[in-house]
Amino acid sequence: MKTDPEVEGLRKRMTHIKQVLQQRDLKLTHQRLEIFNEVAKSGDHPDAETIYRSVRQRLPTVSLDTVYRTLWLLLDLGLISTVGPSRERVHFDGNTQPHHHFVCTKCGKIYDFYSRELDKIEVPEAIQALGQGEKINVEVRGLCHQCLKNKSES
Amino acid sequence: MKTDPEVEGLRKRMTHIKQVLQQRDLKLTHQRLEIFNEVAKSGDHPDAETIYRSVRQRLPTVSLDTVYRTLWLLLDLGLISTVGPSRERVHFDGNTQPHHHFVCTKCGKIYDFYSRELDKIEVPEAIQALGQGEKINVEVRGLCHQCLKNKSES
DNA sequence: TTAGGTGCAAATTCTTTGCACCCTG
DNA sequence: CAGGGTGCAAAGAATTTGCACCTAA
Repeated sequence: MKTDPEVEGLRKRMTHIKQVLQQRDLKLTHQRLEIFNEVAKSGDHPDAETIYRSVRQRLPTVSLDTVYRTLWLLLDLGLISTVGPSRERVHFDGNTQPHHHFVCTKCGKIYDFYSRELDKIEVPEAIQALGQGEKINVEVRGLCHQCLKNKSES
Repeated sequence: MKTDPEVEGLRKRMTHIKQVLQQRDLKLTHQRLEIFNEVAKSGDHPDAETIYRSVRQRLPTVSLDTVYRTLWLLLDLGLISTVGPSRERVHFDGNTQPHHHFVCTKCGKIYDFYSRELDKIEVPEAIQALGQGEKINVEVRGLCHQCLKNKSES
């Protein structure tokens, strides 16, 4: 399933992460590169444990906590992202009206917002290959006012 | 901030949950009704602990595990939903290309899909009230093929 | 009456932390 | 060589489970 452009993209991303780490005076360790490589090349959405197991095959001594530390670091650096709310645990939603979410990627807070425009979106055909779509929810990610403020202050 | 239509909606939803529970021969306990009420009326996205604390004010003896059990039950019954992947822990995403997610609400798996159409969506104005939107990701929720199959078999 | 539901406490599972040693720059 | 980064083991959260008692139907 690996196509040339993907491999090429991966190579570029490996160069990119090195630059980013150096710019910030962070060390370019084996572990960091391997962990990033693992997430970047995965077409999946692995959890920490899965990444740990994969990386172990190449670096048999990595520890799970290094995997965690590195993943959060990569997230902070904007090199990878999370699916759904970042860092936080399950959150429940009792709002049954059509609505959408604004997720703050910094503090993890999730705000509802409404949009007639977005409510109109229909389940795309591509979904048929995966299953049966029932609900559509648009997720906008960014920084909430509070976190923007904290950022400018520091 | 509570408007009459909301209160009215909540009343209808309380009637609805009772019907659903009865239809399935599930008991209409105090705890279940209070927990549902708490999630349904919340404009927020509370986690289990928060719901627990609120419910405790009315039912001082509820336990956290009942809250969990009830929330998962309500989820199974389709009376509430979760934000992001259901049940699962943090999942990382190394895919930096614009893409969207199909989340199976049963097994929690998350599949990427692509759509030029959806990539065109712009950050709606409503976001300005909340913060700075950076990325848009459409989330389609439903059942994946595997879970559809398991369901029809049982 | 009688299953299904609950509360308690203990067990799991997931994630983070403190600290001594190691390796990148 | 110096300080950040790692691995280990242990601590801390979050969530689940077993079991005896309770209560809605």
